[in-house]
Amino acid sequence: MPNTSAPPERTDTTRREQLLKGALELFAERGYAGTSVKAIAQRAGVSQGLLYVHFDDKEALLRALFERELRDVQGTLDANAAATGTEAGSSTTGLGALEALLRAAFGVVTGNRDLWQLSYALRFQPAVWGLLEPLMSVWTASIRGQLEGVCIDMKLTHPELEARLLFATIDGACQHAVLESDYPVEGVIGTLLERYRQLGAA
Amino acid sequence: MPNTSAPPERTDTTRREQLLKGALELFAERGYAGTSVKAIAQRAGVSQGLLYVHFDDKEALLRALFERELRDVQGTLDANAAATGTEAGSSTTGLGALEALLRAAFGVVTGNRDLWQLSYALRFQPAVWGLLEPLMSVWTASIRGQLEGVCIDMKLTHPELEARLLFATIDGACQHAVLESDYPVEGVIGTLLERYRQLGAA
Amino acid sequence: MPNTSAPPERTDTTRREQLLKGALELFAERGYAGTSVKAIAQRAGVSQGLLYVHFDDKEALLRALFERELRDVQGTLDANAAATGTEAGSSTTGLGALEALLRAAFGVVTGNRDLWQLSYALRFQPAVWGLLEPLMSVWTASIRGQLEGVCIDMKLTHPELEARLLFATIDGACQHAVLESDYPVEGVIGTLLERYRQLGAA
Amino acid sequence: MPNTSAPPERTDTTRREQLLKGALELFAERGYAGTSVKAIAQRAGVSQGLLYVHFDDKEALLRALFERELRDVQGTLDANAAATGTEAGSSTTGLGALEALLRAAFGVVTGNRDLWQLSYALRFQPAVWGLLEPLMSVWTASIRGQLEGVCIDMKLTHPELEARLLFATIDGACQHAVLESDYPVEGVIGTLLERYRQLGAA
DNA sequence: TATGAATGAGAATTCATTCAT
DNA sequence: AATGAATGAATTCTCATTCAT
Repeated sequence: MPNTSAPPERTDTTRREQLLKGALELFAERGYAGTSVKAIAQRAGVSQGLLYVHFDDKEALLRALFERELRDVQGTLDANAAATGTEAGSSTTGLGALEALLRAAFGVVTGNRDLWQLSYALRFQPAVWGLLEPLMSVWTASIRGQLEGVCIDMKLTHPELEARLLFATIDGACQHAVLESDYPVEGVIGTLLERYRQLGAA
Repeated sequence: MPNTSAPPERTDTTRREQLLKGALELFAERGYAGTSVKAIAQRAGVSQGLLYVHFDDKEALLRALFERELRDVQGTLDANAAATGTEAGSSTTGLGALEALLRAAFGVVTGNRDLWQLSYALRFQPAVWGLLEPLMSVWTASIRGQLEGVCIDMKLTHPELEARLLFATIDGACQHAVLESDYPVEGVIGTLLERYRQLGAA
Repeated sequence: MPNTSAPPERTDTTRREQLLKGALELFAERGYAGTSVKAIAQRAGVSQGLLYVHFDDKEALLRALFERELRDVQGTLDANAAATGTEAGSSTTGLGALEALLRAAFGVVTGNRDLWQLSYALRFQPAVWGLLEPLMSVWTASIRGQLEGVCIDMKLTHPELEARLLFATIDGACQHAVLESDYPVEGVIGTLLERYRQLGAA
Repeated sequence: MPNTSAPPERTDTTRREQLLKGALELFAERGYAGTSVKAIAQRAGVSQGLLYVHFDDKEALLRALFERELRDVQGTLDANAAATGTEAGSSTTGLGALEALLRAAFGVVTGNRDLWQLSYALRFQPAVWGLLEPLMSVWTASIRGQLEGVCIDMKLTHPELEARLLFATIDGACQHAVLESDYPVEGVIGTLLERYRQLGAA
């Protein structure tokens, strides 16, 4: 008679995941400092003690959240960079690269709203941001770099200022997309691209 | 046996103001939840108890901060709205209105960096934002309204989307200006206006 | 032209009285320790500081409350004692004295419900009762004394136990009269007297 | 860095019990509001934080005290009611039931002096009594009910008033027994019963 | 007399963390 | 891996009291 009962169902990773999930929800809702370890454990449905089995402390939990996300994101970005070829000898036009970048950014951000909401909040708190900045600067720098490439590619007069302007737009729009769940992402992308297409045409 | 040690030593700025000042600095630095009432009192150089003589609680202190700022800001915005005449029959071109709005926004935001930094952080924390949202929505709505006016004025095809795009740009750029103390505000304004000027010309 | 305006209206005593009144209400409601000086001042509609002009401290306020009441009560009791003549050579029968005593007790207690409510609560708190006990023991002793007189007068077998029993009844009934605003005082008095009248008759 | 000093040292009585015990002693001594959570923890020899592991807050501690007592008491009362049969067809005379009730009441009250002392104090503080009243009214109502039964059984003219009178006597005497440690309980019971025995005889 | 700003101590409660089991 | 009891420090807020005006 074979074993018909379900496998022991390893909760190993599950527990850790539950904790990360609960923590993220709460951090997004109340901020990092505003969230107690007790609340996280409760939301995850486990004991407080268990949290310290899986993470060194509250900060480690926060870092883990971002590390996990950035591992995923880096893949996306690399793929994007490769596909659109922002490096020299790219076959895509600047506009195409811009479009790809926009879609990547919105995709990343709306793909994990809570985390990016948290990130946007933390960005303005120097005391905590120090922890995360090293991780995040990679992603930020990558975007900035790609944007400058696009601007140069489009032969704009002040590529540095143009890149800043584009970055502000993307940053702002991504935030609005996080805050407003039915933000017209496509419409905004279209309008922005149209603006720069006219520019090339003129 | 209280009050036996401290000499009177009348400071010209009122205690209330000292508390508001200290609170703002700390909130900006460590966030609202991350700042203790004790720290605020210490920074202001007064006893913890005094805080509760002047404010009902920590939340009231936070609200007072924003009420004070918005009282000032509302004046600026009204003046701007009136001057540029976003209403029908305005004598200023859409572009002029846009320029005025940009300058007003950057002016307000860089005029009280700490507060706006705090506001940007709090915006992403629903739990706390609920306290401030009623106050802030006035200011946000005013800007959005003016932007739509500008877009209509410029006869853009999708004024609603265009306004969103502009709002994202301004929002993002203001944040960058708060974070980066030597942000090239003028350069960015110039570049943005140039972009829309070409548009009219085309 | 004579002075037609109202006289300056000395608030001297009034303020003190307001404070005593407010304090009594609150003490009765929340207990002595559970009532803050701030709450008393607020209820009286004056500043906290003023309280310390009229009273040394919170304890003094409590004492003043009882001193005032006991001054009035002592008069009542003395009058009663004199009238019914519980001293040797009294012309009133024991039963008459008992009736007078009952009426006096209920009268005193229902005449200042809040204070007696407070007193009943404090009686069971050794820590605070120490303050009041000296004042109150006079009144208690007087009643006990009169009761023993009555019992001796009625030639009961164990006057000491009988007096205790009567005291328990009166004490309990007075408390119930304080707690229950429409307590049938007259009915209870009547029933009690009837009980002892039958005793004499038997 | 918590928990580095205290050795395990398993006490046979649970920590929860220690806390209840300490709290009761202090509440009786200084009143509910007059007792600090710190003092309770100290008396129980545990940290302040532990109190909140076992009880939601100070109020919950107070309630737990009375719940525990009333669970015990209810048994006693039920047994008494059953034994003396205050229901129709009882074999015990009204006087026997009264005696049983008296002994039960004194027994309960002197069996947990501190708690009943506290209860007597709290009864006169509406603000706190609200918490306990729901629990206590059961016990009070039961006694009142039994007393009315007794009075009806004895065919007294005004059973309602007679029951009130008896209740006042018992209530008062129980209080005196709590306050005065060598109160002549037996003597008072005897005297009271004698009073009502004569009544039946007359 | 009357106020209100001011204070230091103390109130209740929560916190992040540890550890024996 | 998982719990829950336990802690000491910290948190927000209240307290009774003082004092210059």
